[in-house]
Order: sequence, then structure tokens, then C-alpha cells
Amino acid sequence: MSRREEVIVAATELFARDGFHAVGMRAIAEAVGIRGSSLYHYFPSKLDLLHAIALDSTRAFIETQLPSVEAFPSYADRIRQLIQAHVLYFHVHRQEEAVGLRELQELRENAPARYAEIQAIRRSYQDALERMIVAGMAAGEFECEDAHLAALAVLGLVNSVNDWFRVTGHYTIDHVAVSYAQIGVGGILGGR
Amino acid sequence: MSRREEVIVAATELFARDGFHAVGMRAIAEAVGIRGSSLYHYFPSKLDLLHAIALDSTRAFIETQLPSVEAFPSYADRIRQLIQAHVLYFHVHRQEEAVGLRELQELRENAPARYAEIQAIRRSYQDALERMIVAGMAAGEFECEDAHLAALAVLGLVNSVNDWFRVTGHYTIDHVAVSYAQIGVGGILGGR
DNA sequence: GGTTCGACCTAACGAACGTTCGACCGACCG
DNA sequence: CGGTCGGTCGAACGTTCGTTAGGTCGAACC
Repeated sequence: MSRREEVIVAATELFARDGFHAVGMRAIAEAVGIRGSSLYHYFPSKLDLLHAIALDSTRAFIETQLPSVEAFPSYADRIRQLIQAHVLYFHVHRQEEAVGLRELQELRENAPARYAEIQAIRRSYQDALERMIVAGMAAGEFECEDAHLAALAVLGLVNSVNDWFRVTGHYTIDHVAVSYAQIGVGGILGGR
Repeated sequence: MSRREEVIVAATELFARDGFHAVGMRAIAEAVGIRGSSLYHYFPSKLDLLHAIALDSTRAFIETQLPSVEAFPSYADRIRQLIQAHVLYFHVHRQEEAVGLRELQELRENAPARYAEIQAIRRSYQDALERMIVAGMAAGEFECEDAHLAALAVLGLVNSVNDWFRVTGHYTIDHVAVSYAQIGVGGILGGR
């Protein structure tokens, strides 16, 4: 792992736990064993570092998710797989995704172009889900009314798992993933 | 409105938009037309101010929500009403609730007792919903399997509305409230 | 009418912030 | 062997941070 990657990993962990503004450049540097000023050899500014984290994590998520559903014939199975993989990925990469979700508005005001770049990627994911729902409705697999609202509901549902799930709790993440996939496909979408 | 309340309102707005750490005491003071040091006449510290905001908004929400469902005979109608009122309240008070949700972890590390106090209130709300689900299951109104998981799913769903809803968009908040109530009761809980 | 007191002020504290600058040092290259 | 250069350093820049101390001023009270 290159030093640049080390910095990203350390910063992700700190940002996820304490928040972007609560973490200083010196604290990030100390976590990888260098001085604060040395960080500027890899990133022009703190905001660039945040952008790199958000962009990397968003891209990695989308590139893992979208191809994973293509093997399934029915739209119901595709979305079921998408939800399961989404919950599992968000658990494994919960730190990156916490930063991507929570600190994204930081980029919105201070680097609008970079915010739009990341938002467009997230939007493509939402659109892909919505298209699957529309296709599933046309194929008679679902009986929901509004595909757009259903897509938002499904994403809201799966993104909320990290707010409460703890490995020390009563559930395994696999159980939650399967249950939420059933809630999404069988419940929200009215799959038959 | 007392000056103390003015401070709370201004700080809520700033915290909701920029985040707790991105807002200085001087900025809060300027928003109400006084100097930064004068804030310490009303709150012993910045953390106490955040605590007051989080506690007030959490209490106000619970006290508005729980009595609103008692008039309905069936559990399905009670939960439908709860979800609708929840979505509407979270829209009207979206700033307070954004602070309550996002900056709560700030109290968790720096003021554990205060964090626990607020978390207990939120927990009582979740428990009340879960009890309604259990009772509804016993009455044969629902056909979901796991009341605890269903309660978490419903809360995740309704809390996600503020992440995407904009008054300039295609939906009215009333439409979303009704639709989400249907998704919650008819979809997640499998209401008949 | 003198006193008390709440509300607010100015000024300053030490610390931390993001960032810049110039120097150093070891590895590689010709 | 001399020179280049990526990587890191110490030191400092100006600013802002949360917070404190002490003073001012007008209204309320005895």
C-alpha cells in the first residue's frame, strides 16, 4: 500500500469517527507516522483529500454493485441481489460510506464541481435501480405504483442499516441483508 | 421569543447547514446580534448548546407524535398515522431533526450522560412502534416475521425522506407522507 | 435615590487550525 | 562521482477557535 493510500485509509477512519471538521491535518499525519506538512506532498488541500476519499469509495461501490446483478434472469431476483449486496458492502465498507454520505455536503458548498461529480455517480446508481423497477413492473413482477418513489424508499431503507447495526447485536449482517432484500422486493415493491 | 430561544433557533439553523464543528460561537452570536462571549450568559459551553438543541427537538417530536395515534382503533391505522405524522413533522422541523440525527454522535463521545439521555427518548419511540407492531401481529393485522427488524426498517424509511425531499421537486410532502405510510403498513408490515 | 442585578460588552488568553516555505537526505541516474 | 528529485522535516504564517475576566449600563427594587 502506497503512502498516499495509507493517508486515505487513515483519514477515512478519522473522518468517519469524528467528522471532517473535527479532524486536523496533523492528526491524520500522525496516524500514518509523518508530519502534517508532509500531507501536502500528496494532496493540495484538506478538501482534496476528502474529495479523493468520497470519489474513490463511491466509484468502488458502484463498480462492485452494478455488474453483480446481471447474472439473474428476473428483475425481482436482480433487485433482491442488489439489496443484499448493498447491505453487505455498506457493512464491510461502513467507514468510507459514512464519510461519503455524511461529509458530502462539505464538498457541496466548497467545491461544487466535485460535489456534482460524485452526486452524478450516486444518481446513476439510483437510476439503474429505478429502471429495474420499471422493467419489473412492465414484466408484471411488481405491483407498486410509483417506481421513482419506490427506488428512493429502497435506498433509504438499505442506507439506514449502518445507523443501527452493530456486530455485537442480535443479528448477523447476512441475516439483515436477506431480510431487507425480502422487505424491499416483497414489501416495498409488492413482488409476487 | 426569549433571547435564549433566539440563540437556539439560530444555532439550529447554522448547525443544520454547516455542521457543529464548522460553526463558531461568534457566528452564532452574530446571527442574533450579540457578541460571542455573551452566549456564555445562556449556555456554559458550546456542547451544552448542542445538547439543549438535541434534547428540545427530540422531546418535542416524541411528545407530538405518541399522543397523535391513540384515537385510532386498529394498529394498522395507528402506525399509518404515526408514519404520516412522522414524515410531516420531520419536514416541518427538518433543521432540528438534522442536527438531532447528525450531530448526536458529538455528544456521544464528549458528554456520554447527555447522549444516553437523548438516546433513551429516541429508544422509547422505537419501542412504542415495535409494541404496536407486535400487538398488530397478535391481532392478525400484519404478517411480517420480525417486529424488531420491521420497526427498524420503518424508522429507516421515514427518516430517509429528508435526505432527498425538496419542496421544489415533483412531490408534495403530503403525498410522500401518505405513500410512505402505505409502503410501511402495506409493504414492510404486510398489513391486510 | 442608592443598590442590586441581568444582559451585554471589549479584550485577551492559549491552543489549534490549514497552509506555506526552505532545507535536508537518501536513492537513483548519467 | 555529481546532480536530480521524491519524500519528509522543522518552523512559522495568519487566522480562528472555545473560553474567561472584568467592566459598563440601564432597569428594577427597597
